[in-house]
Amino acid sequence: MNVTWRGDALCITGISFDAQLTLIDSAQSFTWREHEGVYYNVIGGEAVALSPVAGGVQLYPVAEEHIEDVLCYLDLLRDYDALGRKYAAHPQIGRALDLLPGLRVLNQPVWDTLLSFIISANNNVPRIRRLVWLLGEHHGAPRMLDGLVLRALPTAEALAQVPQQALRELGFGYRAPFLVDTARMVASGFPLDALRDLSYDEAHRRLVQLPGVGDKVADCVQLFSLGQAEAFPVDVWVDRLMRAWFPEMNHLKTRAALQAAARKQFGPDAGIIQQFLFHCARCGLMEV
DNA sequence: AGCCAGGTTTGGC
DNA sequence: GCCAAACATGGC
Repeated sequence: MNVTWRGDALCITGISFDAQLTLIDSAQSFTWREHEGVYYNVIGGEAVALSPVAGGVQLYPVAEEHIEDVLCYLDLLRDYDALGRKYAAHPQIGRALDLLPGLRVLNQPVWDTLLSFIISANNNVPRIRRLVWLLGEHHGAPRMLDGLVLRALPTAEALAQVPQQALRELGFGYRAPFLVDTARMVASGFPLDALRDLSYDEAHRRLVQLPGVGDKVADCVQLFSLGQAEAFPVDVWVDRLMRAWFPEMNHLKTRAALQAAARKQFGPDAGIIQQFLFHCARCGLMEV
């Protein structure tokens, strides 16, 4: 990996990173937008642009003291090739890793991830993306970049003041009270950012105390924002794929049992594997 | 019309 | 503790 400056843009090369796949198609983030080949987001209150370049990506604006944060966000410090070698002989895992070069599991802001996956419950990807976008459009702060108006997601303090009815009218349905009530808990001191320093079990136990957060949403927050890659979210797709591709687990009754078995079998990288299997199944790249 | 979507909550045993 | 039903919405 090689990190240099190209004007005010941070240029990272010598890496495998598929922006469209990682930021949009894999459905681990719902806040990135693509415009004329450039990917935009608001992270930590600041608008940022990411462009694919030969052998890597470039981002701007990036402050020098945030270089490490960028590498962490894009998960560029993890050795995905080593994972590929480890599972090269496994019929499904090896193939999934082969089919999706450049897919990485992001480390996003915790609050954005929490909102996105509360919205994701019993929902489909296009509508999740639309609802997350609506949340920013109606209740988030605007930021300018490249002549575009981008919007942050509302802070917990801002969302705590939004009437449930306003969200209902935007189409959030029964998730409206989950979002507002969770915002109230976070605004009144729930230690969201401290979860990063806790064990998987302890962080999980605390996350499921939030309204609208069950085992699956908690695992998504842990995997996609807390850097806890032993999390293994089991949704309808992973439920199906585990039973089809791991017949020895097909006798397990519940998703909780599937989750526990997968975590035991795959260990600290379980969630990374989950993401590759999930995308292959959901997009029909591998027959379920 | 009925089923499905990156589930969670609630109430009954 | 396990299980079923209810929950909003939009696409097919």
